[in-house]
Amino acid sequence: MRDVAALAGVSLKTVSRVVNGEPGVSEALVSRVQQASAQLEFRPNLTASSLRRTDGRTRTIGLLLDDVANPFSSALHRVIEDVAHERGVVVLAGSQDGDAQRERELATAFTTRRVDGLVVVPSGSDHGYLRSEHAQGTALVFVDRPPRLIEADLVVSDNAAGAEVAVTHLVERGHRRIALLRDRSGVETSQQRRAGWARALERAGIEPDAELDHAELDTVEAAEQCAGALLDGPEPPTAIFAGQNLITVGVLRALRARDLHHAVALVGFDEVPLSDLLDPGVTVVLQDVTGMGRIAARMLFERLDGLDAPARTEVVPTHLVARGSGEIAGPHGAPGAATATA
Amino acid sequence: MRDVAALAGVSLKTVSRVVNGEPGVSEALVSRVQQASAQLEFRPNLTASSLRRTDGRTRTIGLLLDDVANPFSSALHRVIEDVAHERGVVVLAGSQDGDAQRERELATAFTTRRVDGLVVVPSGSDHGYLRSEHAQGTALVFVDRPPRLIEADLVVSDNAAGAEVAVTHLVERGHRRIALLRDRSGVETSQQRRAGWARALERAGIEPDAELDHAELDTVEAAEQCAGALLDGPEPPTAIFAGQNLITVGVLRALRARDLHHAVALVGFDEVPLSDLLDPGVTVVLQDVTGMGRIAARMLFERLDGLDAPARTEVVPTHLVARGSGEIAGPHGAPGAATATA
DNA sequence: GTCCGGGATGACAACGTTGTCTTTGTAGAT
DNA sequence: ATCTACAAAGACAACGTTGTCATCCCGGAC
Repeated sequence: MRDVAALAGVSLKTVSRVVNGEPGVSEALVSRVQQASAQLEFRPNLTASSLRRTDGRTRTIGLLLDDVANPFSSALHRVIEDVAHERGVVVLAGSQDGDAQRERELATAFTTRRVDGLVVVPSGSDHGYLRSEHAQGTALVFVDRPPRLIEADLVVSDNAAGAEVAVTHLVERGHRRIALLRDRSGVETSQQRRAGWARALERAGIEPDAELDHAELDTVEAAEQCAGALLDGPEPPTAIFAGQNLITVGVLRALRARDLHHAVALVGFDEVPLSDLLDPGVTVVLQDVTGMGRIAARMLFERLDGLDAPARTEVVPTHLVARGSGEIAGPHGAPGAATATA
Repeated sequence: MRDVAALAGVSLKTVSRVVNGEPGVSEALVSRVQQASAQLEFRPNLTASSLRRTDGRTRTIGLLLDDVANPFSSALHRVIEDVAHERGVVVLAGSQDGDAQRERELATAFTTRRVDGLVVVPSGSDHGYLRSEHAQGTALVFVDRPPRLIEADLVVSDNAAGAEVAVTHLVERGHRRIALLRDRSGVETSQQRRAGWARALERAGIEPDAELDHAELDTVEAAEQCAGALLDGPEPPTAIFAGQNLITVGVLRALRARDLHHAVALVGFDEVPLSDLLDPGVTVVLQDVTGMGRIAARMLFERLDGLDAPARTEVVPTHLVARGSGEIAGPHGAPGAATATA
């Protein structure tokens, strides 16, 4: 910038004014500065700029995901990037891998770089460490799962309701032994989806069987193995509700390996890529990931625009998409016999 | 930092030394500073630090992808993140969407924030605009496609060889009318894969038919439509080589819609999620995305570690995975009759 | 001719750090 | 007691910008 000023024969401050489009510079100087700036290929240093500016904004936000490569996370990433892009803000992304420590490391790495805001898909169980940043003005929005020990904006799917719809769908098709395969039980969504499963069963007069509730499945392999064990067991379920997309994939593999994919019903929570091309198609409860991301980004930017209100929670509806696997009939009556009593 | 210094009763510089683990501070002071720093929840400001430091490093790199949500890109992103994480470096990621202008905007947004390096999956046709940054020490690695008008490190798949293997695989199974569906012809990989297709045909004594070469397919829908038109046409191909994963998905949809998925052979380039669960499984040429990402990240960090050598190019091998769709026999002879003459 | 107002421009300090150099303090050698 | 050597600590400037305030100049009112 010094060089530009020298070449244009003006002061540093004038160059700064031109670069930032501030008024009060004569046309002659503006064009002289622009020319000098182009000639020297001058690129303003945003880190210096944000250091000096009163608002201290870096025009950068941080995004803490489960895993940038997983479809749910990367879809979220994409929407948030798009909203940010409109505002000239760029996105630092990182994968916490369900590891509370890595989550914290990344959060620290981001705040150390003075991000203006953080969108967090939390994995840990204590987010108090973000409190001081939050208090100091870093915007903060949690997505998919609520934070612990801190009050902040939140966007979630209606997990319990979605799960209840899924399981009711199976009950209505004559299933009673409906297994639940789900994520680590420490994860809020896992608990919520379990609650929806139990509620649907209870409303149908079926006692939720703890033997059919399998948690702590955090990889495709774990899910495949668990589903396999269930299917090979003495009293296999006639239907499976998979509480997360990696688990759905694991169950699919287990079913195919046993040629049971036309015999055992399956409903998954969250989209599975290409699942409409499978035979049968995979019935899933769709989350509106794009909607969630958009809302999260909006909430974040509202805070950055100065909104000062208590923490808000937005619940985004899910909906069931029937594609075949969830419509395989069970042993207890035809479709429509939903209200069969125990 | 000022507050920490005051609380610990030392100078700014001493706090700085402690924070950076520099030697030459007595144990007593180290612990006093650490305590004060913990008490005040002091977080060093990395932007100020990198502004002042001699090397000017921000410990941040930029990643320019086609689309953070697409599996190829996000897999690349993940590996690069992991390598970066080991070195305490975080990753800014952005989607250029095949748009040269957005690519440039993002690159500028990143360099303005003084990233130490850039990993670019290029879309534009002129990367000269990166030259001055590159010359000023920003590390630069291109992935998947070569840059134009600038010399820089590059990692690519052996696109032509992979395509040749794929098409030869089809020829050996008795196919002669093998359609090629590919990406925008301006994209280098698209050209390379076309070259491999043509070469395989020529080596089998088949004249590559320009009518069977369809380019400019940059969405699933475009590919599906193109494949549909071909299959519904007067002289449909007996096999299809899909030159990219989104195109493979489009072709899959077109085949299923016509119930031809057991009749027309298909080999795709690049992995398709869950393709092993389809019936038939989808035969694909696998790219070693993880390998490419790791090499790209390593090259980048070698440059950041001071390597001063001419631009290097690494070619990563691909390999064919037969899963069914590519083994559907064609009209011209049984497997093994690979050397049938024209 | 003097004064005032207001727009254009520049001088200077400051943002939160770190590099460099100086000062201080202590131990050991003479 | 004096000096040297060296480790520990601090003073100060600088990184590349922007906020604040001062200066300059010109036209118009008196």
